[in-house]
Amino acid sequence: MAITKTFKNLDESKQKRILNAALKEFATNDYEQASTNRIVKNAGIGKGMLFYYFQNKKELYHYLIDYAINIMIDEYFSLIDTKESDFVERLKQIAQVKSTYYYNHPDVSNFIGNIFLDDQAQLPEGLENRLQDLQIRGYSLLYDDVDTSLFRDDVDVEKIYKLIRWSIEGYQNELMNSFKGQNISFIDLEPYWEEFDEYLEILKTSFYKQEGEFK
Amino acid sequence: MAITKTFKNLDESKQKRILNAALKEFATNDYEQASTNRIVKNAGIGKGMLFYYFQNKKELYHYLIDYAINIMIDEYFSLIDTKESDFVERLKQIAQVKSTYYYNHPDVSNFIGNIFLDDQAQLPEGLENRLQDLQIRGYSLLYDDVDTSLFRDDVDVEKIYKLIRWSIEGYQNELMNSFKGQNISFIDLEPYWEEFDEYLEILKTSFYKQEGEFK
Amino acid sequence: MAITKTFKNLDESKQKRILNAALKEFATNDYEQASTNRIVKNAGIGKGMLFYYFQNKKELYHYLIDYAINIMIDEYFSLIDTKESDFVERLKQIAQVKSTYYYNHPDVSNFIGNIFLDDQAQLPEGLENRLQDLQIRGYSLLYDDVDTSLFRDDVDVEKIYKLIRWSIEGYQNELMNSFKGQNISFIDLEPYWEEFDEYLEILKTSFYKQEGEFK
Amino acid sequence: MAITKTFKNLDESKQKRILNAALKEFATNDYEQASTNRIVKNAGIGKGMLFYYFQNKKELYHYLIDYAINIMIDEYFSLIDTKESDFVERLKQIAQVKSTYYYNHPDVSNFIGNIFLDDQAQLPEGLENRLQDLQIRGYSLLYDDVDTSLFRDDVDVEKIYKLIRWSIEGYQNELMNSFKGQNISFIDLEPYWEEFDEYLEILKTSFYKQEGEFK
DNA sequence: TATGAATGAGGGTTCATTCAT
DNA sequence: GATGAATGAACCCTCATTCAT
Repeated sequence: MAITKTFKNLDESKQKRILNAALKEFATNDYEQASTNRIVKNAGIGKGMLFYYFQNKKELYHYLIDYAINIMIDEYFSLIDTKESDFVERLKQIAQVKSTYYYNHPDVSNFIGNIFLDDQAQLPEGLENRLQDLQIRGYSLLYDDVDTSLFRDDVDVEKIYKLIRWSIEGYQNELMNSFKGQNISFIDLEPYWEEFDEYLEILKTSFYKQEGEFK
Repeated sequence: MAITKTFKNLDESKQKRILNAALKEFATNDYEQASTNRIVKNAGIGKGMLFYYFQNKKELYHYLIDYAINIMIDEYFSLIDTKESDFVERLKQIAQVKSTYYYNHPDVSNFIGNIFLDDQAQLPEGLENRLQDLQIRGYSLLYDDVDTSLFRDDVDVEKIYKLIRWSIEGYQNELMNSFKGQNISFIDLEPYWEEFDEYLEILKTSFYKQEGEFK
Repeated sequence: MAITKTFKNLDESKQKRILNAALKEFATNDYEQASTNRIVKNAGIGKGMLFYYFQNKKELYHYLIDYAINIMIDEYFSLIDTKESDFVERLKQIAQVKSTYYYNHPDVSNFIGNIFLDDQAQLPEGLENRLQDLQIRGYSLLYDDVDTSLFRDDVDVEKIYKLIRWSIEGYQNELMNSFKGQNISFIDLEPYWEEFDEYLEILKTSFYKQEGEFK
Repeated sequence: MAITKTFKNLDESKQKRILNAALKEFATNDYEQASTNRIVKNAGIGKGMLFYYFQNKKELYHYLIDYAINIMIDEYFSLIDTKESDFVERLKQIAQVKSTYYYNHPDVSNFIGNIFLDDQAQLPEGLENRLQDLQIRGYSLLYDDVDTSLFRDDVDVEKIYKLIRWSIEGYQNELMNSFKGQNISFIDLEPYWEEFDEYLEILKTSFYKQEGEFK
């Protein structure tokens, strides 16, 4: 992205204004629908500047992906503690980090989600690789150094991993869905965290070896 | 929808042609990107007629939602056998019905999926209600007359319900995602059904009372 | 050009309005500079219609070339009498036909001229062929059945052809140039025809066998 | 052009850089298409300076015309030897000078050519006059001190002048046209000079008194 | 002097919607 | 009922020109 030096020379505050406007636009609409007109209006810059900085809509989009990945790494992945070897506990920790990450960067978060939905995206190889790395790194954050001896012996561990992950993602999606339209910063999340814990307990009860079994 | 009487007076075959063309368009593209030009071309009708029947793009969209809900009820929900009281087995049966439903009506299915993704949708109350009813009815098909005695005693049944559902939906989503871009009718689904069964077994093993416990 | 049926179904008068506006625009400016905005304004049609008729600027341009070639053939080439075997007389006749053709269709004439100037044109094969045919046909109108026995014996006939043609074209260009900016229909051309005749006489005197030589 | 003193105070090398960049731009594209962005990039100066030196694109264009005229005089007109009194021979000499001039300054040459093609140019009076002077001076280089006794007696000398000039220009144009797109420095011009000589011989044969006539 | 960021009008093009026929 | 021509706003993008630094 060395091409876009002009943009990187701007006030950081102005960069932020533009990136946020663009991010919100691409988070709310998909690539085609996203309007550069709205972006410049919301960013408070002249019509031509966006294309002075970014050459075209696609390059802006790619720049945003790169930018969003960086944020995701810095403020999400980096904060996950892989020393926790209890899988469910680690997922719990991840959920907490993810929650504050989402709280601080809802547009980034939604934007990243959209990238994967946009079928005919055709990203440049560099970005495609970064996204793949991201996925791989996500998996290691999830699975590396997990203590598999905690799981019950009578079922395939790999499948348990997935079932637990799908369960938790299901819970999160359902929650997000029920929040749709509301401003998340006005919601008291505490009761949901409690409920979440209850689900996690059940997962442990069901998928972990029970103490009694050791007798 | 009383406005649209004119449309309902058409040959059923012509109605179908129009609805299918529109459905495919809205299934493939989202609301803004969907082109009324393509719809009329694929439906083989004049440009003016679409707006004679439907007043505007939005009304057509709403009509389609209604239409798709009907198909979903007739060819999906109606075929689910709620006599099966074993929850996991019922989910398995539902998955099978859903699979042939998707196979027969991929456009309807994708279209319905898109509806929920389109955030700023702002549907009229009538439709919002129908969608909610649909969800409620979906839940009863899932949960009504389920034999809760099969579940282990030490955890909340309601939560088990959800965990099992999320697990299964997670599996399905991951599968669909891996099929993206391929024509599903050319895929041999058999191995996936087997894998699916294995997951179901694990769910039973983990969330059901184990025979040994009765001794 | 079968694609453009929509355009051919218009009132002939409206077609003419549009073609004339476009022709004038492309005659005055080259391809890139030519503004579709000005065309629609001068043609008195809505902004979208031009692209309803022609898909894009390039297709309009190609259509115009085809159209201009037709006019050129019908109102220029077809009117040239190749029975005249005296080369200079034939060129004189051609000049007369060309003059009324230019008088009646100045935009067509200038437009055709521009086509050959536009280097990076990259025309579709069909048009490229038509233009080549035009050139070939132009040459036969010029040279076919010319009585070469009239030319002096001591020089190459082929070269005489060219020298005479270049001479005449030179005269015409210089004339056109001196008329630049004036409306040609307000100019009395008679004296120029007389001057032209004088040049032709000189060409005959110089390039033809002289009667004395036969003695 | 008194306004542009600022420009004339620059390093001569910098002036050259700018003028050459601009010349090439205007030689390759016509006025509207020529991009000031490309000029400043190729000249290696800041965007603002171009407009500091020249006020606007049009003034730069006018300045370039003036500049190109100077080059044309210095490296074309000045090199023509008017002592040669044989008209055809003089034209031959001019053609040779013109050829090396074109070879050394193709941009200047093409640029000057474009000026006359651009219809709606509307040049300031000063330039219009210089161009006219140029033409007049060109004519004297052509016609001054020509030995008219060489021409045949039975036709108007003035008209012979023109016929010969048009013939030669016609040959040159046809040649240039056939070279279009090729890099002229890779072409072996020798055979063309020979052909040119043959044409000149014919012109002499036809328009000059023949030796036999003196007998 | 010198820079290059900023502007806004204009470029070609698409598309939902209307309306004369 | 039915057509498809017509409109105009909005789309992404370019470019000469200005101006704060």
